[in-house]
Amino acid sequence: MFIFSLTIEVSSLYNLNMFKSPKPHSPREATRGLILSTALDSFRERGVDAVTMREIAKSADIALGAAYYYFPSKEAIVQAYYDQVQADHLARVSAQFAEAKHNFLERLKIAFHSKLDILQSDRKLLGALFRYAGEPWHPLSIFAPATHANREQSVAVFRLAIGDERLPEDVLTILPVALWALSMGFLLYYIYDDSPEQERTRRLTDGSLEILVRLLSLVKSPLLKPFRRSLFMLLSDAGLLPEPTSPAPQSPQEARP
Amino acid sequence: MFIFSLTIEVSSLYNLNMFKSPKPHSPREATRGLILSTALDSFRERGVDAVTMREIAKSADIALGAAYYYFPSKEAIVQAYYDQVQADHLARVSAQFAEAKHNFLERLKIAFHSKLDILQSDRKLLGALFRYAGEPWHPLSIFAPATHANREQSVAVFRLAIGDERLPEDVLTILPVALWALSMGFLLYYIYDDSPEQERTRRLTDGSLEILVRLLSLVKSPLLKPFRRSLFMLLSDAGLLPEPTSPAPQSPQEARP
DNA sequence: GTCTATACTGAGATAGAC
DNA sequence: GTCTATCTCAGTATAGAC
Repeated sequence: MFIFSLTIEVSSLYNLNMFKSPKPHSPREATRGLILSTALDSFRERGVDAVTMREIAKSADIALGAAYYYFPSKEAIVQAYYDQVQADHLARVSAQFAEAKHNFLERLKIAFHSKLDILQSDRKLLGALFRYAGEPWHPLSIFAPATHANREQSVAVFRLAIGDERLPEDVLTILPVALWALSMGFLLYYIYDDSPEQERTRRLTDGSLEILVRLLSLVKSPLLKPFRRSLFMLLSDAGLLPEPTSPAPQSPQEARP
Repeated sequence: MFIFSLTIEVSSLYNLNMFKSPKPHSPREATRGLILSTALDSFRERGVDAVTMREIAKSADIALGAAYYYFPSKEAIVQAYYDQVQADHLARVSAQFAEAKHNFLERLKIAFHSKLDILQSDRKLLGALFRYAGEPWHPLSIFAPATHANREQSVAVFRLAIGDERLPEDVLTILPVALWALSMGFLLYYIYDDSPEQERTRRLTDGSLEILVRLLSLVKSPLLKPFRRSLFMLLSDAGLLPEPTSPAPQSPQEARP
């Protein structure tokens, strides 16, 4: 329905740089970056809603029109911030994976915790991310087709963490998206977490991943097998899985809004 | 953290009428009701965002200020609608349970489907509900303390569906809130579901509940027991469970924002 | 194509008169 | 409780500089 084509696309055009800015040092990107960074400073200090576009323009020493020239709306600035976060996330995780060998659980923890690290002092900014989650037609909805590329970038990190872990085909199909969804849930919890340094979210993350890995090791047990089968049938019918039979990019569901 | 006191409160003051309007026939309630119903008509027709407060006031033949006298914001109207939905939900479910005896799975299906029934033609209105989910300080956040009573009302329906089903204590503790969370997930799916009559959401609901009930019947199996234990420790540490040791209403966590 | 300056529109929300 | 007038701010428009 709205997520199912993730696997198909990443397998065909897996490109870690596809979200980086095309020309980071052109004057265009400089102005854009200036607007973005000054806006983020204000957002962090006073929250997204309390900051007006006019203030952002003033702080960046440009005219209001210039700000709108680069960002069609204030929310678009937040979205740009999140694109940046995702690029950073992928970079950090790749770097850590290249540095040393890790087992599955460690890789998952790295993937989840590094995202929390990046967002640690920006929890105020995360609220805006979820704002349009329930509005399929909105260009900034985290589930909408419009943000598909974005979501794909986010899921790619979890694919990296799974690596070539030996798991049944059906599990491998759903796991990356499931991990993405899980991380979204943790982010929500993170926003509300007022424990010191958000240690509660850290513990919740670790504990959940430990249970998950233990569960995955049992996935072939005869007790769980029938559940696995029904669950995958269910998710497949719901359109939450990529089509396993036709791995071509032009799957018919792709056309739907 | 933000949900844990649900069980405590409902057990002490279980009152199905606590969300109904105090005086349904006073002139005050009449005006309020008029604003609400004309606003909802417009919302259904054109979506929440496309309808202005001025239009609502005009349709209800009152001044803009009067509309704001009854509802502090446009979102508050949506919230009032949702309160209405929840009262209706509870009423429908109670009625069906009183009418005939049902087994556990049937009761769960009634609880979930009747909510979908109520919202069938109002899926456009649901988006606004999730809008502030990521903003703890917002009065309309579905997770925030400010909407605690609201959430409690919603969870009460699932408590009713569980009834006196024989289940382990720890499962009974978490299940109502877990079902509420699950239903929220289904609502999100529902919003995006463009299948005819949203039959996909119906099938997803049925299938999930069937799997859930099967899983719950296995919950004491030696294979799952250790998972259950770690999971409940984890959720308890995360503050997602009511305090099992001190069932008094003045639990210390209640004081947090 | 990048940016400034200024003005305008529409809508959410509020103040204060009655 | 209700109304009118007003405020603020996001976003658009326009005309032009370079």
